[in-house]
Order: sequence, then C-alpha cells, then structure tokens
Amino acid sequence: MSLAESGTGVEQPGRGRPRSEAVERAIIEGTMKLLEEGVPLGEVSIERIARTAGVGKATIYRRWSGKEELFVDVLRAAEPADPELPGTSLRDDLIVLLESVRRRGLATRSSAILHNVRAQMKSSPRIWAAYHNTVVEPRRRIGLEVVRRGQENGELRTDLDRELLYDIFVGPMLVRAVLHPDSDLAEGLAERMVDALLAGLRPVSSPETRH
Amino acid sequence: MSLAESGTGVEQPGRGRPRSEAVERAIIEGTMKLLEEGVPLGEVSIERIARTAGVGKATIYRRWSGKEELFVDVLRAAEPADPELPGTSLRDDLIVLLESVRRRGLATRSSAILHNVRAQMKSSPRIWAAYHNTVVEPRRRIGLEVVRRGQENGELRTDLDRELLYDIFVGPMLVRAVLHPDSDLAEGLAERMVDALLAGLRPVSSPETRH
Amino acid sequence: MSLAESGTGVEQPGRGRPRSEAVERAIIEGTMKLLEEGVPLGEVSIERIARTAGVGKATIYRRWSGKEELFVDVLRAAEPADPELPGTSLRDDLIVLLESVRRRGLATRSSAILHNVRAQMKSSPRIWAAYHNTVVEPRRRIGLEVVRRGQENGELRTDLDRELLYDIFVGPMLVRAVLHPDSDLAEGLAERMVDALLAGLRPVSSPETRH
Amino acid sequence: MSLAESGTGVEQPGRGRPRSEAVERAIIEGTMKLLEEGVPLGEVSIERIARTAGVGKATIYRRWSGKEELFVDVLRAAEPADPELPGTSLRDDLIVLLESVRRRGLATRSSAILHNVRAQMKSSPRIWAAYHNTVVEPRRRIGLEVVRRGQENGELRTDLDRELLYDIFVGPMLVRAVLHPDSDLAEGLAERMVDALLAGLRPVSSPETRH
DNA sequence: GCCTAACCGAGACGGTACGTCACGTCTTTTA
DNA sequence: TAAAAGACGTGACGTACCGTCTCGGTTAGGC
Repeated sequence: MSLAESGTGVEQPGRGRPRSEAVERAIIEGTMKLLEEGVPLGEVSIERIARTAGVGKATIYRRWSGKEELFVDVLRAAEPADPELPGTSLRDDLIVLLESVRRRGLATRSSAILHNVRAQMKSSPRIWAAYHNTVVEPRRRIGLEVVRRGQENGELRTDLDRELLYDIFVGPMLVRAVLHPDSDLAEGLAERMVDALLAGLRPVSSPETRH
Repeated sequence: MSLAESGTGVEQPGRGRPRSEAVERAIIEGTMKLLEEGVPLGEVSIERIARTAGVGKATIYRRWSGKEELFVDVLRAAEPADPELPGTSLRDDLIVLLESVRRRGLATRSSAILHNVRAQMKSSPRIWAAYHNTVVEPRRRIGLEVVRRGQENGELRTDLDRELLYDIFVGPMLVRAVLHPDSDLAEGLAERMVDALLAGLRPVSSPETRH
Repeated sequence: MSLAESGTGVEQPGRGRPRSEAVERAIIEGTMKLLEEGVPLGEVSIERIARTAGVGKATIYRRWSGKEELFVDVLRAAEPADPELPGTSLRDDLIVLLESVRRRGLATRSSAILHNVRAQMKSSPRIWAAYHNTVVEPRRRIGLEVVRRGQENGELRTDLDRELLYDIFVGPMLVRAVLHPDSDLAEGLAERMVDALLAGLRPVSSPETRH
Repeated sequence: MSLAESGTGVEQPGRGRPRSEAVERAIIEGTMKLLEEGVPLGEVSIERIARTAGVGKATIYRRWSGKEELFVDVLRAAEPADPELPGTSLRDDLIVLLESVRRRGLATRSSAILHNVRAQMKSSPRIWAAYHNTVVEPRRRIGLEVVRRGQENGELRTDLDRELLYDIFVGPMLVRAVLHPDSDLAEGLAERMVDALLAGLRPVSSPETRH
C-alpha cells in the first residue's frame, strides 16, 4: 500500500479502468535500478524514473505526490525483513537484533545509495514521519518488547526505564551502521557488544543469571 | 577558510581587487536567515541565496562550486564550539561529552533545519567527507582520547578496543539526538547514561565495581 | 449527419446498443455553451467538452476524429439559415443577399467566438475543405445563380464573368463582416452598396443606367 | 521591435547582460523555417521552436509572452513591403494597390502556412488587435488616402463616404486572396476589377474624366 | 595619479526538471 | 455493444534553477 493510498483512504473499486499493479512495480523497480546503477541521487528525477520505467510522468504523480513520497515506498520495498527472534534468552534476542542492524549497515554499504535516500528523506518532516511510522517505529517496538521480557525474566535491571535500556543496547551498533557506514562492522561485533553491555546491566543481586 | 579555497590551494594575493570578506559573511548569513525562517530546504536555491544576500550569483560560484559545499561552511559556522573537558575523572569527562551531544540535539530541534542540512549532505559522498573530516572526526578524536585516558588511569576495561568503547558511550545519546530528535532529551540524561554504562565497563579486578 | 459519419459511410443499424442521438446533441450543445460563456477557444478541450456534456471522451471520439471536425458540426448547427430570395429583381435579390452577410457579421460580433472558430478551422486544410464544401460553397452557388439570372434578364453586363461579378458584389460586405468585424455595419448599408455597385455594372446599351 | 517590448515601454539600458539581437533573429527565422517546411501549425510548439533555433525556452518567454505574440512578429517579418504608389492617376494607384493584394494572395498560397498563422491569430482578440494595428490598419490608411485624392481630383463620386469606396475597391480582391485563396488570381485581374468598379463610381456629370 | 586586473551587481544564455494538462487509446463496470 | 469513468504513454505548457557568460561599474594594488 503506497503512501498516497494510505492517506486518501479506501477507493471504491468499480469506476473506470483500475490502476495497474504492474505499472506500480515497474516504477519502484525502475527507481531502484537507477540507484543501483550509481546514478547520483540528485540526478534521479521523476522524469528520468518515468523514462527508465517506460511510464508517463502523470502515472507516477497519480500515485505519489512527489519524489520523496515515492522514495518512502522504494525504501520500504528494499528494506530486509525483520529477523525472527529466538526467544531463548535476552542475550540471544539482543544478538539477533543487533546482527540485523549490522547486516542492514552492510547491505546499505553495498548498494550505498539506499543509505543516502534514507538520509535525504529527513529533509521533509512529513516524509520522514511516514518512513518513521511504517519502518523505524515497528522495529523499535520489537526491541522494546525484548527489553520488557528481559526485565520480567530477571535478566535486566529494572531501575532503568525501557527506552533508555533499548537505546543503550541498539545505539552503539546503530551509530556504526547508520552514521558511520564506513566504520568496522566485523562479524562477531554484535556478540561482543551485547556481552560488554549486559555486564553492567544485569540485576544487582541477581539470584540466578540463567547461564 | 572555505571548502573551495582549501581545495584550490593558495591564491596569490596581489593582482586585482581582492575578494570582499563582507560579501562572504553576507552569503553565509543570508543562507542561515533563509533556513531559520523555515524555508524548506529544497527551496533554498543559489538564486534565492544570492537574492537574499544582495549578491550576484557569480559571486557565490566564485567561492563555492555548488550549494552543497556552501552548506558545509554554513554548517561549520553554525556548529556550537566543542566543550571544555574537566579532566577530573573519566565519569566527569564522559558526562560533559554526552551533555554536548544532548545539547546539540536540543539546538538542532529548535532550529530544526540545520539537522536536515546535515542529513542532506550525506547525499554527496564528497561533501559528506568534507564535513566529516572537519567537524565529525575531530570530535570523535576527542572522545577516543577520553577513552584512552580512562583505560590508562584504570577506570576502564582494557580488553575492549577503544573504538568499541567510544561507540558504546556515545551511541545511545547520539541515536536519540540525531536519529530520533523528537525523543526525550531530559536534563540529567547524560549522567544516568554514563553511570549505567560504566557499571559494566570498569576493570574486572576493580575493588568497588559500583560505588 | 456528422463529418465523421459522412466519412465512414453508412452503419448497419441492428448490432448492439444504438448510438444515442441525445448524446450527440448534448456534445454539440455543450460545446456551444462553453463558447458562449466566453471560454477562450484554446481552453475548449475535448476533455472539457466531455465534462460539460457529462459524456465520456471515447463517446466523442466515436463520432468525430478530433476537435476540428467536431467544430465543423458545431458551426453548422450555429449558422443561420440561408435567406429566401424574393426574385423580383437583381437589385432586390442582391440586397437580400448582402443583408444576410451583414446580419451574419452582426451575429458573429455578438457571440464573437463563433467567428474565431471559423478562423481556427483554416488551420487544417481538411477541415476547412469540409466547412467550405458544406457551408461556404452552397452559399456561393446561390449568389452565382443570382448573377446569372441578372445577366439573362439584361440587368447586368455580360462581358464580365460571373465569378468576378459575384466577388464584386459580395466582397465589400464580406470584408467588413468577416475581416473587420468591428467596422461599421449600419442598417441600409446593403442597399447603398448594391446601388453604388450596380451603377457601373448595368449593360452599356441600357437606356437608363441610373434610375 | 517586438510586441512584448512595445508593451513594456523603454528598458533602462545599463543593468545586466543585454539581450542578444542575434538570438531574436534566430527565433523568428527558426519559426519561419518550421512553417516553410510544412510542419502543421498545431505542431509548431514553443518547445520545438526553441530546439530548432538552438535556444532555451526561457529565452523565448523572456521576449514574448506566448506563441501568439511571437507569431505577430514572425508574420510582421514575413509580410512583403507595401507597394510604391505611382500617383499618376486614381486608376493607376488602385491597380497597384490591388496588385499587391493579389500578389500577397499568391505568396500566401505558395508558403501556404503563413496564411493559417494569420487566421490563427484571430483566436485571440488581443493578438489580432496587435497585428491589426501594426500591419492591417497602416495598409488601410494608404488605401483611404488614395480614395481621398481620387475624390479631390474629381476622379471619384463624392456622395459616397471614403470607407465605403475603399471597401468596394479592395473587397473583391481581398475576398479572393484571403478568404478563398484557392480561387483564380490570374494576372490582369486587378486591372479588370478596377475598370469594372470605376465605371460606375466616377462623378455623375464629370466635365473632364481625365481619360 | 593613472593603469589594469579582478571584483561586484545584474541578468541573459542554453539547459533540464518541475508539476499540470490535454491528447487519443485502452481497459474496466454497468446498462 | 454502447456508455461513463478513468488509467495509460506521450508530449507541450510556462516556471524555476542550474552553472556559465557578458555587461557596466567599482576597488584595490603597482607603476
């Protein structure tokens, strides 16, 4: 479901020729093709996307109100799926979580431009909000849930609020992956980080540390 | 010294009318004025900057090769000064460091656009590198030095490399300040963070791990 | 019968849903409505006509192959009927003829746009030919017949060919009515013109050249 | 002097780079080239003119506010010069006058499109007025002067107003040349017309008809 | 006190992209 | 099968900026 559609609500189906889903895919894939080919972001114009996708400009504007809202959907289509959490322990869940952040940093680096597209989106509060709500926030919610379970199971201090704990766990990796994408993202980094962080965040007088 | 000048090397001074420094200031301040007035970043064109500053377009191009390089200098002029470190203890230094990150997040929120300018710059690797080298990297260097002193003084585990430790300290606050600028940046946050993090990162053989 | 139909030949009547004549009228009247409302000719698009007439675009294209051919029929519907000739004398016939030209000039001025539609049509030779054949030429034929009768009855010189005589009679009024529609088209003008022209065009051997 | 300039009055000379006259010529000649090549009038877009003239669109819009006003200047550049009147007699002057109308009809036919451009211009009252004032009206003034001299010299009835006489002389030829450009415009036509018309328009009791 | 080179403002220039609109064609559903 | 509705590829519209290039007019040395 595109940003535009989500804003305008449901459309009654019957009237007139329906919009082609194939066209929608062609536009998003055409945009990706340009980005993957290394076309500088500033040269990825609606006009050029239309040419690449073999589509009229109006067909794009019928679906998205501008380049930025199109990019939200392009990014959404390019984002890797959220990871399956093992649920065996706080440590295991955190490692999987940070691993996915790390891999996203790597993937971003390989097709380096997607990274910039994400950065670009912050130019418009409206667009950033759309991306934040549909991609960033759900992910954060998953992490907060992991923290909550950790506190419930006695694996984590309860005198710090969940938000703070979440940022402490994810922040270091996120900074590397997103803000310094050219930094070291070696394998095993997630495990080392989690262990270093957990060392001081377990309950003070924890009877059973569970492993 | 502007990015352009730094790239093109020294200019012999004598020949012809020298460039006016007043004009240079007018351009940078005109750009800031536009950004502070809430003009959307996409509408801050060279043409408009020239109009606002009462300056010919060519006068801008004579100094910077494009909008992005101009923005580097605008940002540099707007960045708050790096904080003075007390040097009394690792904990004190880290708190001052994180406080400055926090305040930068607050400042950014108030004049919200500078934030986006910074984001925008990631679109061009060349520009991002310039900003990174002259603003981001020096700051990181200061932080790494703090970490190094902490390890030397026996206030910090030495089995983790400095880069990792630095990211662990700064990452959580940076994520809040830069990636989620609408998140909670309450006063005292820096202190709480530093304490929570130091808890597990003091040397193992330290007599009192938690004061 | 529309231009399109006349070109495509007879349609077999039986097959499927028959075309609605009401729709045909709605289209032509919708077009006139737009023109009478003073919509600039350039803004009278097929799309707008369809909207005004409450009709699908395809329904228009099913009947006419373009805006110009539609205009031929619109104009044809708007043209006033040819006048009844008294036949009592050459002078009387000519006056009636010129009067109708004059009145057409006046009508044109009041709903000034029809005039421009006619002008517009000259842009396409094909369209102009269609209009010429079905509207202009029949009228000319009537006038030539008047001239012929005048020569036969001895009211007109026979040493000048009919075409020339016709143009001499109609030209002056036509120029005023069509080319200079803001010129003087006072009542009685037709009579004065005919008299002035007939003065030198009666047969030479006529006993009384001027009554 | 272009239509636009004539409307905006004098421009102060000094400020900024002056407009290139060569560019102005290139645009007008490019437009003519397209018309002469037989490009249908509807396909002569500003975009295409710009491409043909090797010029940016903005450069055209800087001088003319639209296609129609450009066409006024194109037409003005294409119009043949007004003829030199011999002044030896009314008959001679009229023949020269009608000859120029006839030749204009012929020229128009050869490069048939200019004719349509003129027709097209009637679509906009404003444009037509501009063309009328700078091309049509001056010509009419010359003709009226010929008529005036004819009456003064006793070569023409004085009981008919000059406007009427002028239309009677020029109308027949104009109708052929402009409204029916595919009609017969044989050589000698002007002479025959003038003689036929003068026959009845000389003063009634003229003592000396001056041959 | 000139000379001259580079500066400065203004704005024209060839381009390119913008977002809108109309073109004429093509699916849809409904009647 | 016609009809209304409206999506579709195409391409022109008029505007705004891009970065470059003249213009006339400063503004500094160096002579």
